[in-house]
Amino acid sequence: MPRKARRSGVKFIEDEGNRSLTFFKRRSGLFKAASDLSALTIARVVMVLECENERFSSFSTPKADPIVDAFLSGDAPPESDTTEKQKVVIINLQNELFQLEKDKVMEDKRKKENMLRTKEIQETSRMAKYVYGKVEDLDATELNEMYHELSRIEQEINDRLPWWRSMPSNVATLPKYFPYAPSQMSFQ
Amino acid sequence: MPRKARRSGVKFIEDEGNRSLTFFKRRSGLFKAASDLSALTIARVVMVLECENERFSSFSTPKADPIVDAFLSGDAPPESDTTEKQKVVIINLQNELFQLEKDKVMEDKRKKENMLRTKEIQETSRMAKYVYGKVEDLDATELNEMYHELSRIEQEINDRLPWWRSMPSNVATLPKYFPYAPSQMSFQ
DNA sequence: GCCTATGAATAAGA
DNA sequence: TCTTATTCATAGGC
Repeated sequence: MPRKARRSGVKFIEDEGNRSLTFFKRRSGLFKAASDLSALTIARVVMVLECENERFSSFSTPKADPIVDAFLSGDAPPESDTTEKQKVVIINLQNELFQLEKDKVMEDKRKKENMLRTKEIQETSRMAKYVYGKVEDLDATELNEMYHELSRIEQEINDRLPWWRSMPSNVATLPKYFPYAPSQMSFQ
Repeated sequence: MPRKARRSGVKFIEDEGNRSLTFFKRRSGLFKAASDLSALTIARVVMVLECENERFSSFSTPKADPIVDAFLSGDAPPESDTTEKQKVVIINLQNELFQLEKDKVMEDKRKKENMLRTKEIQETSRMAKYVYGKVEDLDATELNEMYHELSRIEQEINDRLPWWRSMPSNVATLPKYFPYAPSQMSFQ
C-alpha cells in the first residue's frame, strides 16, 4: 500500500539509499532477463556492470557441461565415484595454468596496443578525424574482435578438455575496460 | 485478446519464427532495462549478445559528456560550431587516455597476481605430478590424498584470486535461473 | 510494425 | 530482508 506515489520517469535518483536499493533490484532483474533470454533462444549474453562506487559485476550465460556444474556446485550424487571428482579438480588446475599462459600473451599484446594507442593520441593533431574514425568504426570492430578473441581462447581450452564441453563460464566474461561504445549496435 | 494461452515457463522455444521474434522483443526489453538502470543510478552497463546465427549486438551506456553523446549519435545540431566539436574531441580523448591509464594499472596488478599464482603451482612438485600425470595412473590412496589436497588449494584459490579467475564453485551460492547456472559475480 | 490481456518486475512500506 | 499495490514488459493477434 504505497502512500507515496510510485516514482514517475527515469530520472536520476537523488537519494543515496534509494538509489543503491534500486540498483541492486534492477540489476537482478536485468540478470534474470538476460538469463531468460538465453534460455528461451540460443543467444549468449555477456554483460558487465559498473556501479557508481566503481565496483563491477558481470553476468554471462555459460555453456558448461551440466554434470560438471553439478559437481562444482556440490550437487553431485553422493555415490559419484571419486575419480570423477578428481577429474573435475584436475581440469580446474589445468585450466588455470592454461589461462595463466594465455593471460600473459594477451596482456603483452594489449600492452603493446595500448602503448601504440597512447602514442597515437598524444601525437595526433587531427583530432576531428580521430573522433569520427574511432568512435563510429573502431569500437564496433574492437568489440567484435575482442569477443572473437575470447571465443577463440575458449575454443582452444575446450579442445584440451575432452569431456568438458566448454569453459567455465567466467572465461567468457569481458574485461572491465571494455571500450565504451555508441549506445547500441549490431554487427556481422 | 490472446486465444492461445500465454507461454508458461522459460523453456527453449522450438518454433523458429517464434523464437527469433522473442529474441528481438526481449533484446529490446533488455536494452531498455539496462538503459533505465544506468539512468536511475550512475551505473555503467556493457552488454554483448550473440544470437543463434552468430550475429552480435551490443549495448553500452557511454559515460560521455551529453554533448559528446549527441554528437556521436548524430543528433548534433548542424549549426554547431567548431569549438563544440573541439570540445567533443577533447573530452573523448581525455576519456580514452584515462581508460588507458586505468588499463595499465589493472594489467600490472593482474600480472603480479598471475606470477604469484604460477609460482605457487610450479613449486608444488607433487601437484605438478598430479596435474600432468594421468588420473588412471594413481592408486586409490593417492587419489584420495590428491583430492583433499586439491580441494584445499581450490579453496585458497577462491579466496585469493580476482573475480576473473575464481573457480566456478561459487556458482553454488548464486540463483539458478537455468539448469546450468549463469555465472554472476561481483568483484573489486 | 501496433494493440491489449496478462503475467512479471518492482517501489514503497513494514 | 518480505509483502503488496502498481506499473511495465511482452505474448499473442493483426
